[in-house]
Amino acid sequence: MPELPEVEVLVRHLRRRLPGKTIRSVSVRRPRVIRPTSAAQLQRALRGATFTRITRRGKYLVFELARAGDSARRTLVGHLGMTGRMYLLPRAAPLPKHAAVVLDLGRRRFVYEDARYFGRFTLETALMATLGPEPLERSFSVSTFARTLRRFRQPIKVKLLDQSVVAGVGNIYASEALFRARLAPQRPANRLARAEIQRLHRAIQKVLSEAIRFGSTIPLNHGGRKSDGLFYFGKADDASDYYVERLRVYDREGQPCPRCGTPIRRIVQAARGTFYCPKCQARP
DNA sequence: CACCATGTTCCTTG
DNA sequence: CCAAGGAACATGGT
Repeated sequence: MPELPEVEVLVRHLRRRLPGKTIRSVSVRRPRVIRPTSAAQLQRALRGATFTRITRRGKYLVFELARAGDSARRTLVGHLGMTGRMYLLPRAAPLPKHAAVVLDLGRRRFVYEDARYFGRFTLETALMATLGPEPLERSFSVSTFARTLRRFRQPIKVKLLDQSVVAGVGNIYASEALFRARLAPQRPANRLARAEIQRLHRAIQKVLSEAIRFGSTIPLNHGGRKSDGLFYFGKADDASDYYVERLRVYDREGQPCPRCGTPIRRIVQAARGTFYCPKCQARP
């Protein structure tokens, strides 16, 4: 699920529920996800601490905590990897098979589960040091974007996945943004014209903000699932009813382009699937 | 069994 | 030092 929009919706969801809650104990079931923090360090830092502010940076969730009689403020950093989820559960509810870290909050538990354990739940804030600008903020200007893209001759699709170029765009929204901007994914990043970069800049903002709006308006408990604020789990998911017409090209190989009817094509770039319309997104 | 998957990082090569 | 490609990570779905 996890690109910027999904993380943003999750952050907004948790922001209404976590602040004010105090951590009674910490259970680390998969130490790999807290690296390089140790289980003892995490315990020491979090036990007795209360959630205050929750923010997002790229695809990272940033939890700030405070503790009475302790001036040190803690920052907990989360990342969902490919398959991570975070949600609150009643204390009595059974834990999911792949619960990686569980925080005891009293009546409820805050669960980070991750079937593949690619994600993170750690005190290591340096993970975010190399991130590029936030695409929905002013720091992401057309000129910044253009200056960055000049440095690379790799295909533009590949550079959109580079979190140091712009933070938060993943494989789905990279294809979606290029479709909206009508740019071929194979175009070398350093050969885009200024007008094309401008289109892409706008397309990225549009695609991400539309997805946030979409994720904010669909019901969260669809199909009897846990309320975790997430809204992408593949086309076979219960949420697919809400999904029609949302993504224009991603995972639509062979289906007609919504703009011109030409079959959508799938290619592989940097070992990831890319979807595009060969007519609307023709190379110059 | 084979292949694919929403992400990041590390290693190697040039 | 940088760019670029590929493997690795771990598991589940088709």
